[in-house]
Amino acid sequence: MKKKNEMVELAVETKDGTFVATYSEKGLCGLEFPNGRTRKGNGAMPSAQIKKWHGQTTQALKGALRGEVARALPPIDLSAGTEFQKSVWRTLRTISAGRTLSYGEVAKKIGKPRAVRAVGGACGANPIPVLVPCHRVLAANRRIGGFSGGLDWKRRLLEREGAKDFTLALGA
DNA sequence: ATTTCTGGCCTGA
DNA sequence: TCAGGCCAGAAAT
Repeated sequence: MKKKNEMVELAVETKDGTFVATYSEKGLCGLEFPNGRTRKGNGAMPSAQIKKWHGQTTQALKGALRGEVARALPPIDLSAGTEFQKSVWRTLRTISAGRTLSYGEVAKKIGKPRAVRAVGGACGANPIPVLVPCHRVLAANRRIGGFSGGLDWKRRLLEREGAKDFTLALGA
């Protein structure tokens, strides 16, 4: 932990539930899937800057849940991760909607073809699911692999994006 | 085809 | 240092 930056949490209402976006002074730095507990917006007063970002996040998230490509994204603050993780996350952001890569391919793209498992770890540590498309990374052979936020989410997101080239490796 | 085990690499404790 | 993870590939069933 570095310093106690003024993190601001704001709710994002969607048809799929209430997400919680977290902002630092650099931009969006976290996003949580709906998990029942409706944590209300803390007392902190969001600056005009953050409100603007939140508007973009809200629009982008809703669009993503419908399988659309976001037009505008707020700046994303990935400074919380290690260099390795940041390089992985950067790579994830280059994957366009509806397309998928395998953990092995991501590993190769960042110059560490053997670090496939570490890539998995970085994906799991991704603070901003959906907008940083960790769900577009599949295991080899197009199997769906795992997902911290719940496999159902990963599957749903991929289906809505129209990514048909993956296997539900869970019985099918 | 599916299960098991081994290799390899990054984290957090 | 050590265990473990959203894996991959080979070997064994």
